[in-house]
Amino acid sequence: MTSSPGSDKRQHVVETAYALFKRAGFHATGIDRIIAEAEVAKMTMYRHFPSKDELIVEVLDYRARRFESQLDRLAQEGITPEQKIGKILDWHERWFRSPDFHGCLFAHALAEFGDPRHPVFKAAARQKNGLKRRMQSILEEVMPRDRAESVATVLLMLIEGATLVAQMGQADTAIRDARKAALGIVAASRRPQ
Amino acid sequence: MTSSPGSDKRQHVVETAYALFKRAGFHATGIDRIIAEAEVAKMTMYRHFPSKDELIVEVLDYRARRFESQLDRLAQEGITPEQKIGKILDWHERWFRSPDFHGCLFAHALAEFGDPRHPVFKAAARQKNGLKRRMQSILEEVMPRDRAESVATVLLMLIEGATLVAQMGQADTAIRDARKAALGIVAASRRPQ
DNA sequence: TAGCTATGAGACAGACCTGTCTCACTACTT
DNA sequence: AAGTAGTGAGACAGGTCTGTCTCATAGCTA
Repeated sequence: MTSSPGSDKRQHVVETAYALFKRAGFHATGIDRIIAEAEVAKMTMYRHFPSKDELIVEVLDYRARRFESQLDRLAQEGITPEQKIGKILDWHERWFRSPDFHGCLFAHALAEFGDPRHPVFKAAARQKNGLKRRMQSILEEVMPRDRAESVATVLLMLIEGATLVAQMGQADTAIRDARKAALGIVAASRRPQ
Repeated sequence: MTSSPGSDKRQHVVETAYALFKRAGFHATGIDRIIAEAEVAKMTMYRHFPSKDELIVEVLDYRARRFESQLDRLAQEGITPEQKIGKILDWHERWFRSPDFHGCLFAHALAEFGDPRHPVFKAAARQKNGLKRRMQSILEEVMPRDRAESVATVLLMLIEGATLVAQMGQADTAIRDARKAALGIVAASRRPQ
């Protein structure tokens, strides 16, 4: 058993592949390009990942885990549901403004792998459902379960739509209007209907 | 000048390519597949379209024109802004429930051609901005310009998000929650703030 | 020292990709 | 009847794709 260099390579391939997929898309990024950028032999990659598709799934799961852990940290900073949702929107605002923002990798995966039975599609859908569940459980503190689910769905749609608008170059408008709408909906749903 | 068979071929290629792009994506659909399905010689295609990218742009523009003309017809059925926006949501509901719904082709184009300078990216962004402008002008009947623009952006984000949620297999939830949120926001924005 | 594991480097196969070219043919126009 | 525009069929080039294979090597462990 090797200790350090063994699994380093694997993770390095995942991170390099992530950067390339993000910029150029999944189909447009070839294995040769990934191993060249990662400075790794082709067999090293294929010994860690049985196929390109499984590498893609690994990349998505890795990014989903990172995303979840970042939101876990942020959730503790907020007290009320409005504050917690606000923190999630803050995170997206920073993301939209980051130097190489290229839209949502998970949404792109859904676009490129349209078959719902495909492992890549499933991995991408997992992330989206995870975000929805997170917001739903935040909302359940102050409203009944079914209403929390509806509101969480709306928030997810707003966030996904805002990400697309931001990708078209209107990040500022997107996040401002999304925040206004999101907080308005949460406030309105708090009151007994 | 040939009258009938000449331009029929061109349009037939566009429609065949559309059906294939929709199912399998742009990069994953090869020229050979398109011409085989359209039962057309390769040179026939390349005499009409200088490259695959330009065919893609043509497909997107064609679908955008169809979309616009359908909404033009629907807009006349509604009287109040709420009714007109409701008609647009009705259209999306039917679309989500249609037999081979595969998500939004324009959103997929943005995903696969991430460079904002790429003609395909521009063509896809045109369609999204067109839908936003349409909703904005509907809203300007009952609210000031800047507020109409904000609300139109929110409606666009809701629609795009709902399309993504629908693509993940929750079409019913998506359209119901999107409609509720959309009409609520329009109603709230009508009142002087 | 011997052995084992992970890796590097690159050839290779087989398929697919976009785009070009040639030649024959049809159908319409003048 | 002659000419012309559009088309069909397919070979072809040059490149890229994924995935497999071999062989050499570096470094750790027993």
